[in-house]
Amino acid sequence: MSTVRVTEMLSAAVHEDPRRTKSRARVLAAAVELLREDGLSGLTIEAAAARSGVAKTTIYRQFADRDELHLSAVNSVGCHVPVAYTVDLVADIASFCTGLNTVLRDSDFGALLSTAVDGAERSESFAAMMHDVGVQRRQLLSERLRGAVSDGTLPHDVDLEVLIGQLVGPLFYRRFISRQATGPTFVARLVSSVLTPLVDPARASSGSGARPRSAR
Amino acid sequence: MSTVRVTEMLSAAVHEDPRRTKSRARVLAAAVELLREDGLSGLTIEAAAARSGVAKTTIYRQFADRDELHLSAVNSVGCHVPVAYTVDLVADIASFCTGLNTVLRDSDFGALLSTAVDGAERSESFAAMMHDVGVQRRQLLSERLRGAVSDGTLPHDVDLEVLIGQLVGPLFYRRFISRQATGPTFVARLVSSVLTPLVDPARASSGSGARPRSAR
DNA sequence: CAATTTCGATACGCTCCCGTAGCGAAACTG
DNA sequence: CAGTTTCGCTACGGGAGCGTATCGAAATTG
Repeated sequence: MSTVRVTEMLSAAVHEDPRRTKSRARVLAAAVELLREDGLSGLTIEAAAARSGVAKTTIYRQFADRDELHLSAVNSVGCHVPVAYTVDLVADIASFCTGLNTVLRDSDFGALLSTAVDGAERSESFAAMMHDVGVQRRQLLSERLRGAVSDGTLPHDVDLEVLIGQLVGPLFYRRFISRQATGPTFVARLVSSVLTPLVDPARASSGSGARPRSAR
Repeated sequence: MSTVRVTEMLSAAVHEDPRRTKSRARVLAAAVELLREDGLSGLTIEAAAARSGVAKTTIYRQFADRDELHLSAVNSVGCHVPVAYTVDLVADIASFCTGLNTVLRDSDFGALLSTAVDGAERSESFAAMMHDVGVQRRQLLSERLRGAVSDGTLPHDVDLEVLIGQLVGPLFYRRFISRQATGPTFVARLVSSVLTPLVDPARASSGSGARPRSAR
């Protein structure tokens, strides 16, 4: 459905004037930089013009207002976290969570997401985009987990929406809300805590060392 | 440690001039309204003055700049989610999560939190406050869970930080990041999924109906 | 009641940013 | 190569908001 919008913005229209494409790319790059450095309040049309070297007039030719530029900028930063397919489900998921965690803390995606949270609260377009990007971002993970259900690694009646929430929710929560650290230890314990009872019910019985004592 | 700041702002100093107290309260109330309605960009000193009826000059007498007003406004909205202490741990936690979920979606706290996420990214004070408020907010839940560990309801080696993350993380995530619904069904399944393997390991073995099929 | 504190109101200069207009130059298209 | 499109540049009027200064009125304190 509204995934069309995303595609539409990433790949230019069929045979667009290269000058148009190039100036847009430069403006978006500058917008991302500005958002990284000074947050939402740092993104102004004039600042983007100065930073990108593209004339203010030209920017207005492609973006209606600041919100649209903001939306496009957030949309332009990708979030690609690979998902491995080995025989070890827990290791694959742990790898994914580690990758996601890194992206949230070190990449443009993580930096711009905080500015989008604010925007989504009062803009229908933003809210829709947040939702779409989320769906897209979780797709690989979702497929991996569905595969695990198919081959019997996970119980057939597991709720994937809940499961995914348990895996990625805490990472986002600690990054943006509670602002707590999430080192490798935390990620490992999280994944283990979520998946161990599912993949090997026997281990959920007592203190087996698979569920350690405390995380930092 | 820095919890001092919170207390300091909520309760007025010893024998403060009542005029000062009253005007501050009115300004903060107006600031909360403005943040609710128009987000961070809606909060300006002049708008707060107009809305509250307090003169702009007076506002500057108590708040250094807009950021400080924003910080105080966010700080002024409480987030009190009660935690029950019955013999049924799962029910108690489910009740808490339901309450938290409601607060996130309907209260001032939920509305202002999104503006704070943005601010915390570039302000040390904001980041510290977010952390402190989080600690304070999770305290009751943490105590309840510690009690459950003490009386043997939960295994002694459970990682409370991870556990709490699994419980509240998904609620925040779906509210602010992925913008997905979290109805009563989702909350119930989440709590069940997290706690069932811990409180009653036997039930984690197969499809017992305690881990339903899909959530909306 | 007298001294102190805080208040409201007004006015001000200043900066930043908006969004539009007009132009000739440069780049692209067919 | 001729026509079209996009560009960069400059300039402009206007609004919003900042942060400060001043000053008389009102409330509080002791």
